[in-house]
Amino acid sequence: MAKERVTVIDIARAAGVSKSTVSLVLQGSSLVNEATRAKVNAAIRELGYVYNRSAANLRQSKSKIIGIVVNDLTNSFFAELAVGVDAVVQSAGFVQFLANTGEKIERQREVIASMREHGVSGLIISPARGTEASDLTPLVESGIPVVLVVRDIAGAGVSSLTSDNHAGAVAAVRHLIERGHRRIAFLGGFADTAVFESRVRGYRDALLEAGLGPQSELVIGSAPSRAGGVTAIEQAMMLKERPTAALCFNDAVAFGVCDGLRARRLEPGADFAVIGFDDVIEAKTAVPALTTVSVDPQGMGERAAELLLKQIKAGRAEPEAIVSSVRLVVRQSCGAAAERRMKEVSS
Amino acid sequence: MAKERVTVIDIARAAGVSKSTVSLVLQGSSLVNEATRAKVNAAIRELGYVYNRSAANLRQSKSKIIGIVVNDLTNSFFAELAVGVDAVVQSAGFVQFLANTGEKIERQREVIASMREHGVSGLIISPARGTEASDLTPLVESGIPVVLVVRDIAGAGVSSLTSDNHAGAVAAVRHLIERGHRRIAFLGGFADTAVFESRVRGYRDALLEAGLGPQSELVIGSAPSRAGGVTAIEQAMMLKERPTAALCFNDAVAFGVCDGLRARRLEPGADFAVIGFDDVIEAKTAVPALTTVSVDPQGMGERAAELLLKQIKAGRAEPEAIVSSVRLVVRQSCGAAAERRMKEVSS
DNA sequence: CTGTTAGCGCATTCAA
DNA sequence: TTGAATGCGCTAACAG
Repeated sequence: MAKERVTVIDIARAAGVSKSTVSLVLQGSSLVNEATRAKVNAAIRELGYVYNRSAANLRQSKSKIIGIVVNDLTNSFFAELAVGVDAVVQSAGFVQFLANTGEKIERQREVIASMREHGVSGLIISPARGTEASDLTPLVESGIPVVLVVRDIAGAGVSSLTSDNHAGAVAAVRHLIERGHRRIAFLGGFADTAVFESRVRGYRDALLEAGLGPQSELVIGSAPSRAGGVTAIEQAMMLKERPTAALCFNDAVAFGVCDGLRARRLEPGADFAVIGFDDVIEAKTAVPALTTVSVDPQGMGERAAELLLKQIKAGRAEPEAIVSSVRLVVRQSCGAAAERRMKEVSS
Repeated sequence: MAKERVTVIDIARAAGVSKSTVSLVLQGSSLVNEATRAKVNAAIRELGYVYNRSAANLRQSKSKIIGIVVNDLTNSFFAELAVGVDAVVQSAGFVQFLANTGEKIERQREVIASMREHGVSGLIISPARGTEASDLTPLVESGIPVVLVVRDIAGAGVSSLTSDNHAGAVAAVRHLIERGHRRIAFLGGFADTAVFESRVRGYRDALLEAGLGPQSELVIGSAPSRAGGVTAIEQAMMLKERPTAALCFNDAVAFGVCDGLRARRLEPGADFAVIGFDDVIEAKTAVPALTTVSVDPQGMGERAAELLLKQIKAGRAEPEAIVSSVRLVVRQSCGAAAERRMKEVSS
């Protein structure tokens, strides 16, 4: 079965035409007689020909490959992002080359290098934590279009697409205020990240807007994890003036907050309102009675891919910074019928 | 910035050596003088040379690419599987080419074709639902090593790596019997799949082994979803002799069963034992008090990749069918500290 | 519409 | 150890 590789020349011979005719057929050119095309296609099928992209890419010094590198494929947000990218990339006739860095800068360097070696025509990157502008300089100087997603990198000089964390936090806090809450905590997250900063700023702005002052003692950082949520809510409940609601840095924290509330015999959603940014955990597994602020990962992937394709077509476009809007979704409790109604509250 | 592509010849000139010397350096050959190597590497860095894989692949008519095609990247099981594959593939000096089919046969055909065109040296496939042996015939006849994961395809003539569903079900049912349960239901899933069949068979075998007869009325199929779980448990509770425990086709069903129980004021885990095969939903978001039967996706990916690499090295190995063992994990409820103790009950 | 010719960038002989 | 020549399979001119 270890057949010799069959090439255009073989199928040309079999179909009684020349190489270039075959090549034209392969590219779907309209300059070729219908009958000839059929003969060629028959031969292709007959001999089990498979097109050799390496040769084609070499010749044309370009490929139809889009690279996407994500920092944590284990997080289904990024898996869905990749699926979104794939959808548009595919329908544009490109193929996707997906790599996972697992938050490791060194690995990120390797995969980007590998992608360049494979001649990708564009790159979508969700950078690993700690990536600096200088890490991307050689890449952008090579002229390959790049769009950053999820996390922006100042000074990198490329397009980026990020969630509007500030607007999302504002919307969430407004939502709580409308429901009558006055003491609202911000729980979880490490204060040294840009994401944390913009979420807290949105939280503060919404409070100020409602004349509720900056309730600084209610901003309680912690690890952005379920365990972190537990410690944060415990700390919040130690205050003499307890909050009645919390906006959580992410959904993992929110889950932990729910755990902590239940430990105190409080029912999340009923006795205490909990909203979390939906960063980590897939929406479909969310706990009942939890409200999340979330951006649609697939939609984000699609937009990123569209932006990238535009740049690829334009040749050399100016980088655009795009801020994707964050939607606030109120997720109702799963009832006996396991139905889940979602209502969009804010853009 | 639209520099000309720099090639080996450029860096050869810059380093004052010949093309082939550069080529040797690139491949880390030991046949080259240390000083020369340094000069070459300096020139490479200087000129920003990037290796052209297309050219190399063309020349050597082989690539260092491993393809992995999964049926649903949105499902974090498969995302983690891919991460596991990536880990070993990477350390063997290959790069991974990941594609998602979204359970669509047509798309699967396309991505496999695309991978062949790119000259992958091996393929790991989690086939889309409905894939037939004939869909893989051209691929396996081409001599490319293939290993199937998760779902096997009879008659495909390739290696495969699947969970031991039968053993998993047996272990789960034994676990329930040990805890005193006598009426145990099997809930959810469509009866026309091989996976369903082997799980139910394991369930039956374990009941027979304990002298509990084939409780056929307790096998209740449904959609393998959360909603399906709700309807299945409702149907089970209509029986005059109600079950006291259930093994669920998957975790989504198990979640639905928990929903249905709560609607009847029954506490899952306390009033009614629920075990689910952990197919769909990431373990870290599992509901408390739910016991799952799960296989480690990353470990499975690693084993698949090792198997594939072995075949690639061997040139043309006989297909092996490998049955990966399924672990039964008892997951304790998340308490106030959000701790989760896991105990391995069975292999 | 079809055939001919000439490389794309690289790895690999074979000599030197 | 290094340099010169050859061709991997394909596409892009151009000539028929």
